[in-house]
Amino acid sequence: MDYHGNMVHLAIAETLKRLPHFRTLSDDVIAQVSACCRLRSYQAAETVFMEGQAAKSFFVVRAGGVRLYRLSATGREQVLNNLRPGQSFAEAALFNFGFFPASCAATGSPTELVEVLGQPFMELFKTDETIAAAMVGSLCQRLSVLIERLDELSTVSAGARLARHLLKLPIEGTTPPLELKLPLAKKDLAAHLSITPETLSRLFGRWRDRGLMETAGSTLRIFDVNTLEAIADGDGA
Amino acid sequence: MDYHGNMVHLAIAETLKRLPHFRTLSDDVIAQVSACCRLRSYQAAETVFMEGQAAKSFFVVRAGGVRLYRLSATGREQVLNNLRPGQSFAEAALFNFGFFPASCAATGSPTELVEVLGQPFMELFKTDETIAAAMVGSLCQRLSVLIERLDELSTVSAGARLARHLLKLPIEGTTPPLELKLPLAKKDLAAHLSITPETLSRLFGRWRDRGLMETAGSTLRIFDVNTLEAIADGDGA
DNA sequence: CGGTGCGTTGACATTTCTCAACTGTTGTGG
DNA sequence: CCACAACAGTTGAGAAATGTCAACGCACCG
Repeated sequence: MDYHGNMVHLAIAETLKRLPHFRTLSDDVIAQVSACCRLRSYQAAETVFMEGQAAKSFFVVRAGGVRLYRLSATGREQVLNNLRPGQSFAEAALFNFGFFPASCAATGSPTELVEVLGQPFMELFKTDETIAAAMVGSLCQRLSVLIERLDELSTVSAGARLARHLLKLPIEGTTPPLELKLPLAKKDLAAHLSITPETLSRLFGRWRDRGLMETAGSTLRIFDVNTLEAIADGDGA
Repeated sequence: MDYHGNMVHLAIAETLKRLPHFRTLSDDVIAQVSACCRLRSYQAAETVFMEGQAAKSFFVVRAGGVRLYRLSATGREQVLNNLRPGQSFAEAALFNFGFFPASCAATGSPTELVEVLGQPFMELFKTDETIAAAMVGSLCQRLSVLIERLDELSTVSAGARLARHLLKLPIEGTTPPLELKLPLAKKDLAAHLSITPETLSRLFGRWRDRGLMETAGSTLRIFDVNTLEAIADGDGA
């Protein structure tokens, strides 16, 4: 393998190692997987694949982003998912369907994808059982997270969802002015919780007025954890 | 293997073959997997496992049902999921965590579970690559279904969700009195769509008044598919 | 300095839920 | 076979939660 190819595959390995599916694999195996991959570049709005095409690969977003969508009978575009760096997609197409069940276009420019070629990868998959175990493990985990979020979303109020989220965050300090830093911009946090930024802001405002906490930019100081936990359990609003 | 054991393993194979994870496997492989399993019976409310226990197996519901739940710090029980026959659970515990991240209790009586023993199963998993491929495929598929539902839930109105659901159902007839049968009781359909039975009833009522459809028990006759599609696309309410 | 985008706040609209009453059906025990 | 309980489904009235639209301050960046 020439010098250039080596660099490319190192870059690919770098991306793969960050992927939940492969995070637990040894460097050696990662290198083998990298050898099954190609690096591809797209401009914004460029098509990666179309619904119905034969699926011979799956993909990992390295930079930029992609949109998965389907065209309805009436020509309307229904967006299924927007993917960002570090996420993989179309595994199901490769392992299950044999064709892409949706279309895919780049959203950012430049968008760089790692294309994991199905044929050599499946060889490796059959040979090295650690890959299969790692993928099954990571898929199961994502699945349980999603299931939890799904019924949380339909069962639990916005306030309780926010409270639960906060209580999962890493906390600094042990005595009542507990301090924590939001890892996301508030608008992204809102999106994650499936609420509007306005509602998020109002929840914080309400809790601030009640003396429950204090907000300073992206750091919160929590005075009353017990009440917050009660809210997380759906008791108060 | 004695006659009785044989019967049991046939029954187990029966259950496994219906499982999405294993649906695509050959009878031969299914039989091998069955050999890794035991059949277990529980009474309603009986505990299957507790949060934190070492996970040496995963399970498939054969009859009855189970509830997965977690106990919050305050002792409140938070239900994560209710599982019915044909569903598997705790794969993640086995493949990922090594312990159960939630507790599990039977809800029906009698509840029969197939326990897939981790140790022999993992052996098989490493030996026979078709198992790994089948599991990855089925997990990916469930994942994409869930992702779709998740953002549908936060993006799309109750009416649109119902319309989408109806349009996915098998339809009888091709010319405008399109007829379809609801496979679930209306209250279960409502739960599936994360709405209340009342809202469901009102949606049907509204559409009936608009001349869009006709309801007779669990069969619907749809007169205007175009409008229904428009509603599914979020255009009208 | 002006622009752009996040966060906040207010007023208002809307969707959906909750509670309650009523109907119709089904299944059961007398 | 009937009466009655139990439950799914429907309908109405009102309340609550959340979204929408609009305005504004404020920080950051060219």
